[in-house]
Amino acid sequence: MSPDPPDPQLLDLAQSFRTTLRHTVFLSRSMDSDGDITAMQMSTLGMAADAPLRVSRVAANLGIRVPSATEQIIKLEQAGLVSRQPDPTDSRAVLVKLTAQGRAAWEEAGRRRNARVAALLARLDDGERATLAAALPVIQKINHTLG
Amino acid sequence: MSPDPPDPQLLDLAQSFRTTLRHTVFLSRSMDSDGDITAMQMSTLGMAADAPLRVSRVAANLGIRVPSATEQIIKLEQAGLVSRQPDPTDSRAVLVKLTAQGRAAWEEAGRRRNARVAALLARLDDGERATLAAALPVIQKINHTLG
DNA sequence: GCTCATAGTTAGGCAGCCTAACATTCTTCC
DNA sequence: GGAAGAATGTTAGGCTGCCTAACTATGAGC
Repeated sequence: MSPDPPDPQLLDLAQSFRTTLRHTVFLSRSMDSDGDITAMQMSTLGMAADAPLRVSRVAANLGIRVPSATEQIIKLEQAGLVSRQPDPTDSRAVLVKLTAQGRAAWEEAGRRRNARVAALLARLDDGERATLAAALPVIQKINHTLG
Repeated sequence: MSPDPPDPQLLDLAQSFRTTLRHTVFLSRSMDSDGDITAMQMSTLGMAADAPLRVSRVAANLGIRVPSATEQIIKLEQAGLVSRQPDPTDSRAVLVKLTAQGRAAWEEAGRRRNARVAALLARLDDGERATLAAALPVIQKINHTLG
C-alpha cells in the first residue's frame, strides 16, 4: 500500500506528460467552439450513435452524475437531437436515442472538427505524424487504465 | 482561403487524435481532484513561480478573460498562495507574485500529481514509454501551433 | 492639459456540475 | 402475493467558473 519508490526517470516522463496534457486540454477547449455543440454533447451523441443507451450509462461514460446527465440530455432533446423513450425491458430506465437530425448534426460536427484538427496535423512532417500515430494507442491505454 | 482538400489519411489520424484527446481530457479531469488546488490554479501558480506577472498575462495564458482571472487570483490571494502588488513601472498594472506558502503548495501538489501519473506510466512497458516520450514533443508542437 | 488607450475591478447573468430528496419500478425473500 | 430494499431518473437548490458591460484609475500622444 505504500506509494511506489519514486523512479526519477518515470517522474520526469510524468512531469512532461502532465505539462503536455495541460496544454492539450487547453487546445481541446479552444477546439470546442464548434458553433453550438459542446464536447460533452458530441460525446453523448457519439454514444447514442452506436445504440440507444440509458441515462446512467451516459453519466458514467461522461464521468458526471446522473442528474447532470439528465440535464444535458434534456437539452439535446429540446434541440431535437435525441429522443427519450422508456426502456421496454425496464420501465424505470430511459433510453436515449439519436434522432435523424441528431445523427446528421453529430456527423457534420465531427467532420468540421476533424478538418480543423487535420489542418493542424498538416503542419507536421511525415516522421512526426508517424510518431504521433504510434503514441495514440499508448495514450489510449493510459486512459483506460483508470476504468 | 478554401479549406485544404481533405486528405483521407490525415483525416483518419485527426479522428484518432480527437478521440484520444477526448478521453485524455476526461483523465485530466479525474486527476484534477487534488484535494484543493484546481488545474487552473496549478497553472497560475506555475506561471508565477518563474516570475511575478500581470493579471492580463495570467488571463492570456489560461485562455480566459481578465475579469475571470481576477476572480481566480483573488481566491489564490485569500488562500495566501499569491500576493497582489502594484507594478512599480505602471501603477495601473497588478503583479501577481507567488508567496512562500504558494510555492510550497505548488511544489507539493506537483509532486503528488507526478506520482499519480507516474503510477499510471509504470504500467506501460519500456517500448510504450519510449513511444510516448517521443510523441510528447510532437503534441507540444501541435499545441503551440495555435499561438 | 485633453483625449484616448490600457489595466483591473465590480456587477450581473448563464451554464454545468454537485448533493439531497423524491417518485417509480424492479427484485428478493418470506 | 406482499413487504422491504435496491435501482433508475427527475426535481430542487446551491456552488463555481466563465462571460459581457460598465466603471475607475493610470499612462501615452498630440
